[in-house]
Amino acid sequence: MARAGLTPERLTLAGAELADEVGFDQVTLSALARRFDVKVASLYSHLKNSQELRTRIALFALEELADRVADALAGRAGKDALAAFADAYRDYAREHPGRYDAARLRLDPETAAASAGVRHAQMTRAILRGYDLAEPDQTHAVRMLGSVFHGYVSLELAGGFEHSAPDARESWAWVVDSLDTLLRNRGTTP
Amino acid sequence: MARAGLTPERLTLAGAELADEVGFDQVTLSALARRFDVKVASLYSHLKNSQELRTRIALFALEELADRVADALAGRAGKDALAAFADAYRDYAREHPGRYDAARLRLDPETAAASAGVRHAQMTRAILRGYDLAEPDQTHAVRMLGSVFHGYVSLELAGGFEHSAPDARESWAWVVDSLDTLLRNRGTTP
DNA sequence: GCATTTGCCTAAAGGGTTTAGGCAAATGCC
DNA sequence: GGCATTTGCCTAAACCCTTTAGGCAAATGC
Repeated sequence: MARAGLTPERLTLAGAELADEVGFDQVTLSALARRFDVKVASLYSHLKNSQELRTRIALFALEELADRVADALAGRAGKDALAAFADAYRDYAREHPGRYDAARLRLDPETAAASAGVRHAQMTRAILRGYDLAEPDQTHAVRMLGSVFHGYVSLELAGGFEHSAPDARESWAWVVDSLDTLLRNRGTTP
Repeated sequence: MARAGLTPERLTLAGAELADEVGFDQVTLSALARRFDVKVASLYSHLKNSQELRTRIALFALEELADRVADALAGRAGKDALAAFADAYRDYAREHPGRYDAARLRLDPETAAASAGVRHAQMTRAILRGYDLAEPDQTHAVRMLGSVFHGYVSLELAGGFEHSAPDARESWAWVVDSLDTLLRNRGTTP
């Protein structure tokens, strides 16, 4: 029989696409095998188990999102950078809801330490350089930004803002503006 | 054979407890049947299917959380109310991580409209009365509060702040303080 | 006390995960 | 090019979760 040319990378990418189509929690080895027109057991030559697939999709999404954010941040600073970061985040979640979900998968500490999650934290701190915060305020601010962005995007994806005015985009702009003001007030620069 | 005395309510409560113990996504009819020492098929006399169980647990958690928040808010206003709301939210999620997850389950519009989710929105708006915001700012603020609280709690539960200083509780206080300042500045009162 | 309803049962089918063992295609070596 | 080894996909089978169908016995109602 002809070989299908499976690799962990191809399976991961297909899994990410599947996640966007049917939801991250519906990504199964069975569905993936169907997509490649292959028997389920064949996937076990390339993946230890279904958990490894999920982890790989999560790492892939973190990487892809970090790349996008890095791109969006290039050459920007201050509020401009904050808004670019926020938009890159929100846009990714809207374009790739399944991958976004995957990026929120809880990873074990070692895996997380080796993931692009580290770059995310670095980029968040880079934005805060424009606001001149001393520790521990800077850490508090990193956590707050992460919370707001993640919280907003996840509520929006869950449909929480769907059937009410104003538009979710307007509230997003208001939130970003508010965070900018807040961070400027918290800064040590007079 | 003796009857086990199953009811939708008892199954829902046991499901909520199970969620806190093993995670909401691990709540299965099989596990629930084992807990009652009953065959799985017997549960179908009380629940349409496993989705109904999940929905019932979600509604139960929303109700329970709303009760707690209402309790915490009684007799408070302004920053005091904001902090009480925030703490009630965070404490519930830490005490009942599985139920908290359940409360985030996406409900269909009619179910959501009849759920305690409505009370949550009302209470959030009640807090904002202390800050005197005009529309559409008030709606933006409702969304921002929901985002921050949900985002922070979900990142904390996911272990995001675990292996770093300062303590997650300190950042929480900082965030609540920041939100208070922010809302006061956005208010129309001079 | 008897008929009806209700609650839990067995049985079975369908789908996802995972392991064991086999055959054929690809690869490497002379 | 021919042969041995490795690799990739296969079949088979076990286990778990969900859901439906049909049966019997306990509880309920008159």
